Amino acid sequence: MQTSLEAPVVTMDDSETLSEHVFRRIQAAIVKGEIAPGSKISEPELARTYGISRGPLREAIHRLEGQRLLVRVPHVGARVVSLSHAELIELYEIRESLEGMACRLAAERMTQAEIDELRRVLDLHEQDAAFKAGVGYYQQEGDFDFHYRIIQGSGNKTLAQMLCGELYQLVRIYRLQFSATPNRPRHAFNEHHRILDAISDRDGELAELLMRRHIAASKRNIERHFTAQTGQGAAPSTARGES
Amino acid sequence: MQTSLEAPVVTMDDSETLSEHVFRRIQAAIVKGEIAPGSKISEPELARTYGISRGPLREAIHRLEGQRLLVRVPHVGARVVSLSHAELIELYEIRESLEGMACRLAAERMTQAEIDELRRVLDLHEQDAAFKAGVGYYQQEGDFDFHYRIIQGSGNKTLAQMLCGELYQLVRIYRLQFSATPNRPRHAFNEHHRILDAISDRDGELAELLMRRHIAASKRNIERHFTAQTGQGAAPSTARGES
DNA sequence: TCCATGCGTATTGTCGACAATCCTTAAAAT
DNA sequence: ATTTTAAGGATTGTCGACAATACGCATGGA
Repeated sequence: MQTSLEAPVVTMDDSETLSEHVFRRIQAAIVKGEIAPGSKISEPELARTYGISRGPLREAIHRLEGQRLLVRVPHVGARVVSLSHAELIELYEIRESLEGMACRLAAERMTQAEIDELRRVLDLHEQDAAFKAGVGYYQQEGDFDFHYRIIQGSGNKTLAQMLCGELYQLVRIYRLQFSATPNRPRHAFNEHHRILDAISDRDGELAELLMRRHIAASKRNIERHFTAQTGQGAAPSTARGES
Repeated sequence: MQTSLEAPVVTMDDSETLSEHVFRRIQAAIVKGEIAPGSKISEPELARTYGISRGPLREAIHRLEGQRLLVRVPHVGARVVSLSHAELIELYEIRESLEGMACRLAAERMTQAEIDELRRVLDLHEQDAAFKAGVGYYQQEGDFDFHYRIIQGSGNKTLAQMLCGELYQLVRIYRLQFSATPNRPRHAFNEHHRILDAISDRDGELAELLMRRHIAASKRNIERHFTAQTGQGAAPSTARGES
């Protein structure tokens, strides 16, 4: 197993298509926030940056568009997707439904070895996060790792592709925006542990319920952060890139 | 409203990008089954067919790849996606979860006018399908129309994009394969009516339950068709295109 | 007879150049 | 002074040509 969150960096396997390469490079750049949501994609600039022609670059852009990470308007250009507050909440509602199901399936189908490893991962993250003095974890990669493994454990490959390969990348773009809620990390830890216990007991029904509540709590956390930030309404990223 | 299933044909709005145009053309061709699942996409051939250069065509192909309608392997080419039996079932499990949620939301949020129109649509389909002597409907566009409207009525735009813009196209590819199960159309009608009643009563919980059962029944129908067809295992489309 | 090797062809990947469209800036008219 | 219009520059869309890789076939050997 050992689905590490990411290969060391974006590595250039030789005899890999340039288009494929820049696709993953840009994808990573967007998800990591190196390219701000809503900012414009300049073809000549990116072509120079990656040292390639515009051909493969455009192919990568179109592929990203198909994945909904870019929004393109003809004859104008492509922009990094910028989710509105409502859309981000919608995303969490979808996660609630889908990951709840994944969690139920995982409780039924994960091997004992996978469960043991998941527990080890959780302990590891707990120690690691203790360093970071309570801040972090929940918004950081560690949280995703936990969810990743459960999704993979569901055995539903189509579901895994949808959640990990598309929805999560959209969510990850905004993970930095909602940092440091006082008690949320500890709560998240507890919730994770209870979910794991339910899985360990092979109690799919409970596992689903707990996962749904866990994500609903995350959703409420974001909602709270947001209403506190900007009174009410408006998009989470008022930053329009380089506008 | 009036979200017709499809614009008359694939129309070429002038001053629309060629890439965009062939994208929709190919998309429609795949969904309609004009290009068989698993068959290879020949760039020169398609370029000649649509009378364009390979540039825009490749961009369209990459966009289709991002939507998971094509599977590309570097230096070899692209093939139309070919879902295995397991993957098709997985798709239905996902639909069960997602459309269940959509149905609950629709029961809570649809306007009375939308509900009335939905009922009219259902009646219309029923009469129309009566012509076709029991066969059809459930596997046909009519079924999708009903589900479309409920999904749109959920008010969750992200969910609507996911279901209508991606999952449904995958499902539609295979809608022809499972034709004419004796009583399934009538059952589907009844289920649709009961779902509509629940929505009309604003009973979200019941609406979700009924929708989940409705899709689960479809899933079982497909499973049954499949095991009857090929004993057990193997992919639904053994047809490998022009291999 | 079957498998390995090499060649030729066809397809895919990449590039640079040209055409079409849009945005910005500046001038001119009301 | 403000709005409208026009020109310039820049960016996107499209094309044809070249390079690199993979597939099919024939030939030679075991």
